[in-house]
Amino acid sequence: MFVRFGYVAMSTVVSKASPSQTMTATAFARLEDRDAAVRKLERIAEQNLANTLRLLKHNLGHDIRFYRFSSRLIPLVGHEMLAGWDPIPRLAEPFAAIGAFVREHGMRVGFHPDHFTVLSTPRPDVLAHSVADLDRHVRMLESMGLDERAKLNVHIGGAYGDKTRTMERFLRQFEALPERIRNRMMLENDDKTFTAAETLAACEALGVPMVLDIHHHAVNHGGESVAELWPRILATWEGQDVPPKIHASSPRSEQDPRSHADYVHVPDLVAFFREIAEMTPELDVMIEAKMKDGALFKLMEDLEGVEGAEKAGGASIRFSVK
DNA sequence: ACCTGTCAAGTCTGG
DNA sequence: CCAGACTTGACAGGT
Repeated sequence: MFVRFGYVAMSTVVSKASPSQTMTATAFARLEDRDAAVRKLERIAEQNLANTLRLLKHNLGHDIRFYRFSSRLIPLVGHEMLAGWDPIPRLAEPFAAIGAFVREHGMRVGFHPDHFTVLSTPRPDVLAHSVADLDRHVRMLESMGLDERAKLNVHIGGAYGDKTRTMERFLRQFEALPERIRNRMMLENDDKTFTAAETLAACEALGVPMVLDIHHHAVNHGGESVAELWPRILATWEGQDVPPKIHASSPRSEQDPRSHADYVHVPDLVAFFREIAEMTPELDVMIEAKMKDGALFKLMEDLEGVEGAEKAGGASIRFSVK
């Protein structure tokens, strides 16, 4: 099994390279010259995109070819105060530069819209905001010139006291998404509400790939093991031009098992690899640790000497079970 | 330079 | 029914 590792949005290694700089809504509202205030937002967005490209170059330098973009590249976009503002065409050049770099170096990228994007919601206003947010994310990928291998990952959402009815509503609302959005969607099990088995059922019903989060599964499951779900999870990736991907993180502590630790606990990850390696030719693993790329680098060190793991580049390994 | 409190969002819980 | 917790990285304002 060939395993490629990636990380999320920001670097703890490269300083002054945040791709998520912002302005608070109150600070925006305080500015008297609205045009100047909007231009300031666009300048912040340009810096975020410039930092994103810097991080991609940093990634290339370390042979990291799997990366999740920040979902806060454009400050305050979608806020009521900025209705009618369409910054994506104005940022066409930096978006295109990012896309060109990604294509040139064969990188895998995507977004994970914030958990305020909720397709299971019963509230029409929340649904409309959510669909608009997904649309903006897809437009950014389109502006980068990236095809449908670049995807969005979301959770199913809240349960609202009735999982069965909520799931029906989720499926209905998901199916109403425009095709260009639906074709880029992936669904991920969450740590409180919809388990891996439930999320998998939704993925199968919708024909959407499933992102398994092994930490979420550990703290929220219905007794199923990952090993028994994995063949079906793999099947949701058939016909996609990208390998299956998972999220990996470790609990902060026994008292606080849901929070993400600074680094990834290697034995748990390796135990998972052992269970799935023989049926999985390729796997992309998104590291979700507080130390971001710093945790990825430490993981690569910690994997040295692990039985079955053989380094295959700066941020990838070949893993086999004896 | 550093520290503490605040900010955004939607959902859920406690009162 | 409403206030607060949850989560996250960064702003904002103080020293």
